[in-house]
Amino acid sequence: MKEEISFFEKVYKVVRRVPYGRVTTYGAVADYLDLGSARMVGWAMNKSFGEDKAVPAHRVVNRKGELTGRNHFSSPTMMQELLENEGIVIQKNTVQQFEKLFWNPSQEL
DNA sequence: CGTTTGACGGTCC
DNA sequence: CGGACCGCCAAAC
Repeated sequence: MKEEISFFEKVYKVVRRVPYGRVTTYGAVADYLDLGSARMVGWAMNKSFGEDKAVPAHRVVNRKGELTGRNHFSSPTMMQELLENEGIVIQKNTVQQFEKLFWNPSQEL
């Protein structure tokens, strides 16, 4: 069998490795996979909804720790509640203690 | 096959 | 602080 691994499939793999209660950024994943563009990660996440395997897209935020992708979820508040459910504090659409919860694939993987 | 799009990032003002 | 602009690159149209 030939598995044509697209760039976003690699993204899924990394994002699924994000530990519970932790978050990562588009830029970090893009840099780890050497995509060269953080936009590719966001695009991959968009497609992730059509994948059989669930991708914790809610654990991926932009470099400021803002929940920029919340608008693409079932509900704009879905992403925040999912993160809060993992013990992450969200305020003004931003992850509090973001630097502390930041999971860097290049560093921890 | 050219153009547009995008859940980003950085810089500039 | 926020709006404007550019770069980045693959997918969608």
